[in-house]
Amino acid sequence: MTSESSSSNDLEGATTPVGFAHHDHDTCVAEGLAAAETRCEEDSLRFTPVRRKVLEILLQEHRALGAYSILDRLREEGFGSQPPVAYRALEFLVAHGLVHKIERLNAFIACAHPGEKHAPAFMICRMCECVAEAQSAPARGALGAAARATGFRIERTVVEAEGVCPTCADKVTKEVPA
Amino acid sequence: MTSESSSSNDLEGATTPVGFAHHDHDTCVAEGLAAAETRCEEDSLRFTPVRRKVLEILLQEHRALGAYSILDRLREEGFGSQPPVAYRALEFLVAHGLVHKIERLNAFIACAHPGEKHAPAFMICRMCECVAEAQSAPARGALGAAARATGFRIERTVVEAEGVCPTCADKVTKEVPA
DNA sequence: GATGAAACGTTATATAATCACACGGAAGAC
DNA sequence: GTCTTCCGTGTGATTATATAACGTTTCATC
Repeated sequence: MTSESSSSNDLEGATTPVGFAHHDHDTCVAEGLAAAETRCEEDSLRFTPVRRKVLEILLQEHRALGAYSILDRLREEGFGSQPPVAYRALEFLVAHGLVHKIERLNAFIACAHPGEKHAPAFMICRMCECVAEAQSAPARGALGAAARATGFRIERTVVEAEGVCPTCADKVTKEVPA
Repeated sequence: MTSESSSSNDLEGATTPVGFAHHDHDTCVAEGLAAAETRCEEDSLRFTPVRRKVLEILLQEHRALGAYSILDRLREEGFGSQPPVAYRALEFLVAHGLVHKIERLNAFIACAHPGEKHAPAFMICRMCECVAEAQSAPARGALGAAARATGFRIERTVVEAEGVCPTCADKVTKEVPA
């Protein structure tokens, strides 16, 4: 599921599926790629064409894309078209914090704060499927307390909120006028 | 993945894969079933044999089981053996809060606090795959603040911590003695 | 240039989830 | 009681998501 290769989900023109707030999208793609490039040079990582393309594809959305949607686009661009091509690139990008996996959707999204150390949290709109990234500090709250109490060592956290984004909430109230 | 039908994961005898703390397991299965029964009567829900069996299967573990592992056991017990049988029962149980889905694992676990209203959080051991349920209040922390700031309406949250449970942590330190 | 490690391309396969349709039994209407 | 309707079940088929395995290429290093 997640978001099919075009069709159905054209909402407001697809150019700016928005991460809730408006922003210069072209810039944010360019910046994302530049940040990734810098990051990879610093750490002697190979930012290969496939990896770069996958990140670029993801930066063009503020929604999560399934691996097979990504794969479709790779194919269009002349890259290998078998699942492992996409999955390997995604594995690399996720491992280095440039992309996050949205477990709830079995899908992937470009990191909004590359470079910064962070425990990301996501807000997923069930209506338009857009996803916004926020910070979380799960280890500070009830979960952290439970972990300390039982002796569980937290290495990684998944925090995903599902609900309705402000844009869709507006739309709904307007659509039921009478 | 998750936990195959026996093999490989026999760890400490499989009778008590533990939810970190020791407890009387038979009792906790019986209580879980009883609680579910009560709950279904109260709400006029049909606690059918398949649904009961699936819950019982899950209560016997403190790990998350994949839908197909559950299906295998249903087959052994003479129930239908096609995926929809398991998925429909799981859908019902999840909808009514008797079972939770662990998104990280694409697997399911019996609720540890049926009846109580709760936003569950999970601690998943990457070594033994056991899962413990805790409470969370994600809307109170950084995530909640971000949601309020942007106008996102949270309806449901997924909070899952991956790490190492105390039992496995002990085991590791002991295995590297010299 | 030779060498070893990491990426890639491809085939095949495993795992997870849903669709569509037929059947049967329980609950409410009469 | 009987009819009707709805819900749950059983089954076959299909769609989605993800990984295994293997040979080849590319790159960094010597």
